[in-house]
Amino acid sequence: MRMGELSRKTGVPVPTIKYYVREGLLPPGELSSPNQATYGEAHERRLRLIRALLDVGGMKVAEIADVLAALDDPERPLHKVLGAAADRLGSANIEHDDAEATTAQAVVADLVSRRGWRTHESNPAAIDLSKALAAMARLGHGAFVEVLDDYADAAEQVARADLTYVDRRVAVEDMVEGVVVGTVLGEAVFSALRRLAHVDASAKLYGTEGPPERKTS
Amino acid sequence: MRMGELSRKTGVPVPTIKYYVREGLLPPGELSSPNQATYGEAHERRLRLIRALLDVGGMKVAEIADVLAALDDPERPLHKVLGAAADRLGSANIEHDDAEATTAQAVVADLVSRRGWRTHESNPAAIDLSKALAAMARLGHGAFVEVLDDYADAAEQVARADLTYVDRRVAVEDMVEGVVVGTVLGEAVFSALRRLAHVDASAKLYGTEGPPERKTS
DNA sequence: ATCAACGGATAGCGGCACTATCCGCTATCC
DNA sequence: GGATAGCGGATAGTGCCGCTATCCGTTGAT
Repeated sequence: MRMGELSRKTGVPVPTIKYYVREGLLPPGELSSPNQATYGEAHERRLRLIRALLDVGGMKVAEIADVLAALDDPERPLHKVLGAAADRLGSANIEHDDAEATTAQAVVADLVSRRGWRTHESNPAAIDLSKALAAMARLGHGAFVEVLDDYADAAEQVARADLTYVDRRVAVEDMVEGVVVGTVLGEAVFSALRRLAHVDASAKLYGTEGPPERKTS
Repeated sequence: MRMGELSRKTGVPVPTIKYYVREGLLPPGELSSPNQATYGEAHERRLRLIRALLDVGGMKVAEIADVLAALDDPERPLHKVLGAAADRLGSANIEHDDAEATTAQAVVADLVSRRGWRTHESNPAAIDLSKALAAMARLGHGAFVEVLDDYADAAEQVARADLTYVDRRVAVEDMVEGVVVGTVLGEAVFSALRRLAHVDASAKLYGTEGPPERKTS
């Protein structure tokens, strides 16, 4: 298969494929002549993965390059790959060293120890979590921590489902890719489900007509 | 308060504040002279909200403008505001009219009716959901639908917690803003929690040393 | 023999979130 | 009352990002 056919099969324009190769997302084709290359099914699969991570997962090209490099490196342990995949919602690197930040960090530490989670507070996810909680506190929603355990329960359930799926369904040689897909696209799935459930819960709480009267400020 | 002080209090540079005013995110200050304006606490609060939605929620400036316009319009029913807030993860508008897309739409319709969710399949969230599922199917992870109900359970739990919090904690006049904050920042919170739980579940399944041997392709 | 398609390299584009500069005016300090 | 810092407002520019367009010499299909 040559580039034109690869493009037709995946719907990705030829110049874009070239761009992905340049950026290291897609390995170059195998050269049959000094300037003719052929692409196989692996390229097609990889290309679809790239587009899914980009379009559905909302990842950036550079992040995808990192993840795929980790994916292709058999030396790299799975959690490093996942780290590369998951440390993307960095919520910007804005340092707020105020009271809210300190409180939020304490809340996160407490949560982690209370649930016995085997993780460290230096985990980027923990940092993101405390940043999000601190931002809520600064907006006057510090009381949100009261429902944090409900959130954590749900997160555990999702994580369990995710791991179960990967463990049950995916062959060992594809496990790493399966985890990446599950983590990144699973987030999009859950986000959509949450919004659907939100509509439903709101309807049940306030009746089908929607929420009650508004008397905004 | 004048612009410089607003900038100092919130950490947002003055030209950026001007930019937000231009883009309609922040109402202009009240003019005391033809070219002097004063800003109040509402501006400060609004500015913090903008930064939270931008930095933590990952929303775009134009989306925030929509949401805030809806927020400021007392005529607009809450679900419209939320729609403006939630319809952002549009996962790009790429139309794949293939078998996977059709299957995914059927799966979503089935899920919605099975759970009795009071929503319609034209809901953007439902469309996003089927797009995400279709993308997974194209990547060979069509079996992911087997854990979809676990995801949906968790989503319902989160939605319930969210609504409970808003209903219990937030005064009626701030309800709309509370829902927006809960929806957008809550997503960041849950995402981080999911990643934490993922690490823990992985550790419990595969032992503390991490996942098993890799034998990638 | 012709001619579209190929790979490779380089330059450009459009969108986005700012950022820098300039303007004439004003509040404030001495 | 004169200097100076800051103000609000307008316009243009910056840097990054995900492509996209163009050009080149080569090659495979007809």
